[in-house]
Amino acid sequence: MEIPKIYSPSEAENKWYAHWLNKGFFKSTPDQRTPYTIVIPPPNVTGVLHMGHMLNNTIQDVLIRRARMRGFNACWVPGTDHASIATEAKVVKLLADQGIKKADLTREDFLKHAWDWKEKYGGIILEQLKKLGASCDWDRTAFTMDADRSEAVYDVFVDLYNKGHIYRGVRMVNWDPAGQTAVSDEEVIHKESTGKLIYVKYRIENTDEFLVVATTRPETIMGDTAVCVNPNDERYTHLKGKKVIVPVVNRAVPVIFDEYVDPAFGTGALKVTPAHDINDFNLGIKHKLPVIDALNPNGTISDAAGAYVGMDRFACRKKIIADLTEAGLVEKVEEIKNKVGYSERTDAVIEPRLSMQWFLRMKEVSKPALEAVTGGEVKLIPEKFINTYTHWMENVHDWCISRQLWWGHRIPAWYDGNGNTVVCRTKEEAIALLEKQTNAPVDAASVKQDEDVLDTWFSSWLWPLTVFDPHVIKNGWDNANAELKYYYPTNDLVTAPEILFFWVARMIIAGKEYTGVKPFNNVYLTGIVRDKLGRKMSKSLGNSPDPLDLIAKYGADGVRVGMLLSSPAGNDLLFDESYCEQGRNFANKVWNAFRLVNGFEVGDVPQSAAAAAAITWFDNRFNEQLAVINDHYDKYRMSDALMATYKLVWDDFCAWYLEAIKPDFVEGKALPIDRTTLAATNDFFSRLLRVMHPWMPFLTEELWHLMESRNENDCILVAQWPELQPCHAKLLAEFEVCKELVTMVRNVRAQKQLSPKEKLEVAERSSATHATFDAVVVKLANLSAFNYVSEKVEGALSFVIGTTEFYVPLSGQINPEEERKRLTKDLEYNQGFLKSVQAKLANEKFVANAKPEILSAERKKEQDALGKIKAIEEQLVALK
RNA sequence: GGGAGUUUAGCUCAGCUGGUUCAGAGCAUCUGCCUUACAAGCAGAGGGUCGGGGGUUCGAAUCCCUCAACUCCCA
Repeated sequence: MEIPKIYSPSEAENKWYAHWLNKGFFKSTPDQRTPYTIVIPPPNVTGVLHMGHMLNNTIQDVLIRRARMRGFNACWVPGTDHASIATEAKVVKLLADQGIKKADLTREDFLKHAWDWKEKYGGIILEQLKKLGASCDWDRTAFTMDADRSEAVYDVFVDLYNKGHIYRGVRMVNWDPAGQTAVSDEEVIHKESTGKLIYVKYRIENTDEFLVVATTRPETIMGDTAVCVNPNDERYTHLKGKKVIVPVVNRAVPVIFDEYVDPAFGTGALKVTPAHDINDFNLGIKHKLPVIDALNPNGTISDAAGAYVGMDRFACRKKIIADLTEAGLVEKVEEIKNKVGYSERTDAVIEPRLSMQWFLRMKEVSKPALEAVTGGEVKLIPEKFINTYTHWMENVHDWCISRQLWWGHRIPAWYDGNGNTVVCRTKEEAIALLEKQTNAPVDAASVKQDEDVLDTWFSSWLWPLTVFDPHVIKNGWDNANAELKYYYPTNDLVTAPEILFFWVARMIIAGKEYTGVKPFNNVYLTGIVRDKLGRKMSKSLGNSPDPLDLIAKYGADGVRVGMLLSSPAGNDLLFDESYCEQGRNFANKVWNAFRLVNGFEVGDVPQSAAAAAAITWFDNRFNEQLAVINDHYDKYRMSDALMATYKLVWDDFCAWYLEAIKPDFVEGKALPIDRTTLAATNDFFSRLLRVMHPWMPFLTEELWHLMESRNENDCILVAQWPELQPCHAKLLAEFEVCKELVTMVRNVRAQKQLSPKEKLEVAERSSATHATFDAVVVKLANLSAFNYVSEKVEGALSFVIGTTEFYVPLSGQINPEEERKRLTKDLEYNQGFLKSVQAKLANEKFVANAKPEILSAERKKEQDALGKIKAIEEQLVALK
């Protein structure tokens, strides 16, 4: 069978993924094995695969595949998130394109459209994940808004309400005028921007004097109910008890005094608009000011404002500046830099707004979650996030959980129209409860459910629980089903640090609240994928490659390797396509190594000494490196584990081992290989494929089956991770010398421009007669002879490894001047080194304070350096 | 304004409790090779004094102080 020189991945990818699915290899059910569980961070149901998902899910797949090979019952649960705002926005837009306005639809009709949309377009991302090889148990695919998951959400709301953790109240919220909903603090992105600071003149009542107030938001002037100055600000002490006239609306408002005001900012006088700023709101409460809401929910000026009614807030800002200027009420305008909040979902400028919302009191419920992390029960990787986490949890604010949307879990609260509220699952229960509460019959028609839905995170925080047991809230941990008892707590959670609070912290809270058990042992926080210039990848910048294009170009394995070559936990990944190229090249290297091994012709020939030695070495080397790789995995050093694997395969196996055992060519034909060496090589190759499999699932599966014909159930994906055997350090060190010697000889060839085909002779000046790897040296350095001599060899190139001298006789090839230079340089380096070591040893304090092993190491260094210097000096003498 | 973090070869990063020639890796670069597994390759080489300054110590990339630049979080 002719095997092409270049590996083409796409065919293998389709073939093996289908085969794995077909065989049910990704499926997991509880059994007697130890489970290893990961729940996917559910991507938005509207989402399409981007580089962040790519990184995140590759890491999860590597972890889950390795766990599977190590004999754990590996279970990776996939699913999607209903993403209230994002999905609703998408559906609204789609309907608008068809000429349908959301306002013209009933809630039921709208939801029907939304579900249609979800069925048709939702979850594309899960199909895309399959392209990268994700070995999720697809039968477990869950959705945060499917029936089971929804039940749990309602159970939690009712339960937390009954426990007194949930309340409803008027609060200043972050209002998204585009989405027309409240959003949580965490969903507000603050961006630096340049704004105008307008100095507006407020006339002091019954005088011709003015008080100048600086504001960046003149459109809220109509909502002003006071002007505030610092009581220690001497400029304004005369205003005690006075009133000023609010421009535009000509309303008289009091001048109040509060130390909150920074005298250094603007004019030291602050306009107080309790409805439109959180600080003003607090001032308003303190000074009992009235509240005038000058804005409508959609960001236009309200009737209450009494001017500019119906105008958009930003248009109004322009107009009001123009009008005030015309009226001579603007003293000056300054450019200033300030931070403006934007909605994460709609990118609209957030408006602080007073509204009636539902809140979850965080202080008490978050305590166990804080302790879980500070106490090390839940590990954050890297650890630096513990500080961030602690800081947030210690300053946690109540969570605004209501959203003014239709797509989501409708809040299970009911109102009777007379100011009575009950929280329960059904209308029937609500009526019963209301009757009990009011001690009077209740008219069913007047009982209305809350119109709002819950924040999306209010369902995803239950994810690790509800994907296994949707009824655990109702039934309690003691009565949890077998699945949850088996898989929970999950092992590793892989996610972005951006949602440490949105999601991770809240999952720990929910887990602790409802099971008393943490939801996961370890949280691996990935970095953000940025472009080469360090910019965040975004649609608007157009700097994000389509992962599927990359997979088509470099193969899924190539992209997986590329993504993980340089992505330490918690650090951002500056992505460049060249990494994928490196990944692809690696896949091709392995492919070709297979071609070589596969092409060996077997014969009844004796094993060469070089092959026998190389086998001994590589067996040890493999185990040495396997220990290193395992250790990297244990510490979640993914790129290090990958790099160690990469070097073991490319450098050790391909560059040294295979070259050492490769049969010689005689008269243009390869000699046959002996059975022992071939068997050993195949064993090594099989072990290496298994170690590579988590990174390169497709290539390794393809080669696994090309190596030998196997039963269709004998797949590498379910093969066993190689068992760690001890290795002999001394033998490995000896081989390092062998490598150095070979490199030196190759170096001689490069310098003297000798063909690699020309055989050379090497002599070692030592009392030994043989070393383990002599045959390997002869083979790899292409020597005609490797001799041991007791005297120095005249007319030969020489070099020193350790303290041993080596000679390469090269008649007529030696330039004494060049040699002298080279040796002198080497000598100087070693003399300098010796000097520093001797200085150290001459230092009494060093000898007195250093640990004994350090001291003896220094003494050995001294001896080695002396020996080496002696050898070089002799060589210099010989040159004369 | 408060808090956290980063700064090591051209690039991306390792370097654990200070001490094996500890200054490393991969990529890139340079030189020579189409050598019958692989030019998506092979062989060889060069390159940094560890952001600046100060300190502790027999000894600091590693600990402390300070300055600078950048990043993130919170207000």
